[in-house]
Amino acid sequence: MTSQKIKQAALVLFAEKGYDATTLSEIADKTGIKKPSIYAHYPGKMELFLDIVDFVTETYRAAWTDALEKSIDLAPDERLEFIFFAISSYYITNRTYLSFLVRLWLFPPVDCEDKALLPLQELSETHIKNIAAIFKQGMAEKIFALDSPEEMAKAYFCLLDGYSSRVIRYPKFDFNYQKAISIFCKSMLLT
Amino acid sequence: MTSQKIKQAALVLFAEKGYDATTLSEIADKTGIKKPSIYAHYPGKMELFLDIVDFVTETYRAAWTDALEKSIDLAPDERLEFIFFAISSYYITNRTYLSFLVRLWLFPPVDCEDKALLPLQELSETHIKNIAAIFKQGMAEKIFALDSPEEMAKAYFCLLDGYSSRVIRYPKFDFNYQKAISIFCKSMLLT
DNA sequence: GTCTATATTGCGATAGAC
DNA sequence: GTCTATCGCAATATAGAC
Repeated sequence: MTSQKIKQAALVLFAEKGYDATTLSEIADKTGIKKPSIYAHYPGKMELFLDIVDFVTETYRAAWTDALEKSIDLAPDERLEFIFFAISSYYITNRTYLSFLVRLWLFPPVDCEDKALLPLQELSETHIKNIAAIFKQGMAEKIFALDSPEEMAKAYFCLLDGYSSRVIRYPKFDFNYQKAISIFCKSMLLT
Repeated sequence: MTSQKIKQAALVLFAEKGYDATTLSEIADKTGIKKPSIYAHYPGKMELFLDIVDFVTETYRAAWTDALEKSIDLAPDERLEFIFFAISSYYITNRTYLSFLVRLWLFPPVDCEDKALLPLQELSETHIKNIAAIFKQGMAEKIFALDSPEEMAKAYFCLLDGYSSRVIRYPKFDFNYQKAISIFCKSMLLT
């Protein structure tokens, strides 16, 4: 399907250069067609972009759903580590998706800010509630020291966001930043 | 000085919309002059941008120099916390600079990537060496558990980068993410 | 669905009067 | 140094043949 090839080509370019710096000519070249042919598949550049937003957001949603399901029987501390490893693995193995998502998250195109960002914001809120619930459970089970679960969840995402930034910035990333989450998780344990 | 007013106007627009989406017309409007007048002060859009890169990078360098100097007599654990607070304060009180810097750091304009990024990369390497040295000192003084100072420094920056991302994304940021660094620092202490 | 040709707009940059 | 007027170009998007 040509529309899929267009989408893949555009995704890479949007991730690398951003929405504004990517032209339809480049997308057409990378796809192996001529520029006007794109309009047979998408109404315009923005619609193509928003289609990719949906697609990439879904892969991210799926990674989270998978991580939450697979870790459901683990103890809270182990579960937090498992999820961090799972999501950071998603980042490392899908660098193009990661760049696209972080670009969208921090610096969305000005003329579609609300539209493109809404599903990602909802996703983010769900994740923070899920992580807060795990912290809460850990505190109830007296595995973690008592604290605000919401604050702890935000600190958790602080670390995860930093991880994603460094994956983007350092191509020869050595992945040992995962040490950070180990320290973080262990430090909350009541010993 | 008109060139300073141009620079300030352009800085805000580049930070909010990015290099590609910002036009010289907008910069001129915001400055209160007409578009061609910009060329009396700067050779072109890119030169204006690179001038701002230098300016903002210098404010960031100054914030780090200040934080390092003021904390020189503190114990390693307290010093790491002090520096984190100092730099995160710089982020919070200079959100425009922060957006500009993070945008440049993660997604530089494609046609000036090396030129614009080099000073920031050098700065980043210096900072990581400085932080690693503090970790090393803490280990030598048997305040911290033995570990790789470089790895610990990277984990430290992981947290700091995540902090900056969240300052950008959440305007009503409640600042309690600083809890993260407290946990992080305390967890390394030999108790 | 794909193409060539073209319309149309807005960009960065320049010329030249004041 | 600032302006009006304009150039040259590249961008999104459209028309219409095949």
